[in-house]
Amino acid sequence: MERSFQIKMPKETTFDKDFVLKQATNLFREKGYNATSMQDLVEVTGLNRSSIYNTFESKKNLFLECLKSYETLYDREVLKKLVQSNTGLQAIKAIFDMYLFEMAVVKDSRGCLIVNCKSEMANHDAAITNFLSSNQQKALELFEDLVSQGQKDGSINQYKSPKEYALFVYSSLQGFRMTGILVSDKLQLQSIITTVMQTLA
Amino acid sequence: MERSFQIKMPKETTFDKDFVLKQATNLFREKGYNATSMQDLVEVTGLNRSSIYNTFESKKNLFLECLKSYETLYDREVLKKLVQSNTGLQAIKAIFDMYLFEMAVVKDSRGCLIVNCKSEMANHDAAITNFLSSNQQKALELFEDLVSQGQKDGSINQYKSPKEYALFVYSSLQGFRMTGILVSDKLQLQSIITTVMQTLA
DNA sequence: TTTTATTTGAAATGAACGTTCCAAAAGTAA
DNA sequence: TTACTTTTGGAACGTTCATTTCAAATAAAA
Repeated sequence: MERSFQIKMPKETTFDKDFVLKQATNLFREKGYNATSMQDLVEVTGLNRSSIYNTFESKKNLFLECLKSYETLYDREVLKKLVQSNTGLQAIKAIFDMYLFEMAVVKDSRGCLIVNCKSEMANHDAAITNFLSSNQQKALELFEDLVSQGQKDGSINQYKSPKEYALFVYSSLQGFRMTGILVSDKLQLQSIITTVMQTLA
Repeated sequence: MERSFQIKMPKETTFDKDFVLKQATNLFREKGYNATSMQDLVEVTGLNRSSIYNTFESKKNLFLECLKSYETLYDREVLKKLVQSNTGLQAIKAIFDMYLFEMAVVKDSRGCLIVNCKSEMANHDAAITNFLSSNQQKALELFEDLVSQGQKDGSINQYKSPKEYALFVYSSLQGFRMTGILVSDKLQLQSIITTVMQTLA
């Protein structure tokens, strides 16, 4: 039996990449991209510098992976809410309520990693801007579908088109996330949600 | 005539402090606080490092002064809009339209210095957080007054209290400023404004 | 003109930055 | 065990950071 290459398996990585991403994401959410140093990341992940560079190439790439996994995590949560919702309006409210829980119950005042990233880095780095644009487009498409469905099932009014309401909801959600950085009072935050819902109902 | 101190006047500063603040503000808006270096500030202001430290104490203090002058600048603009408005609702719309102009006509996609600062630095530095809290309180008070007036003059509905609508407007405005970072299409941005107004009307 | 107080220019400071390097350690297959 | 390939630890890289230092320049008052 001839073999061109004798492949011998190397030492395998032992750390949990998901755990590392989770720890890094937490730090990036708290301090933002620029204020987080590689030393911070070494300490919070428990990995050696070499291992981080071996696995993620660069700080910016690690950040991008954090953004992607963060997006995926919330996508999955949103999906759960959707299947539990009976109307388009309920689905949209469930998404806001999900963030309300984080802000008012978990008392997480770090805002949204993606919104914060947009504020800090949009229109500076190409890869980041691509991620942000694609994330925005996906959000708008989701909201457009939900508004469309809501207008069919009667839970959302017909004053504006699904596209227009989708942008309004998207904009409102960003404002909601920003507001949660300095306001953690549940009643106040709930009031914002009901006002947005009142607009659509 | 006896004098305890013989006061001899020193060399006076020649640069225009307002110009320096304007240039620094522009840079901070574009790059954020952490990504702006002292070297960048030296280059954009034309001042020597020593002069900057002499005048502003530190980078953080210069940034705080930029925040304050930025706040004052927009306060003055808002005041102009208020005297031109006949109703509470019109006044609120005029404020949104002011930002719309910046985003869609001037094509400024850098977002709001204060919103960006909140995203980047809230709950990290005491002086910054104080500024942000006070700015938020002032904004909420202004919107509460305008909603109150609008409910009196009939331009704003009575479904919610001035306090509740004020928070909604404040949250919406932050979302609007965030949205403007990646959306500069005038019609789309206008649609967000009309939807917010539709809620209040 | 001299005195005085301040600004200014330019270099220097030490710490921290992201990244690289390389020998040692380690795991797998032969 | 040996051969091989990758990970790992830790030091080192050169750069940039915010800030300091200090002598020279400057302008107003005496």
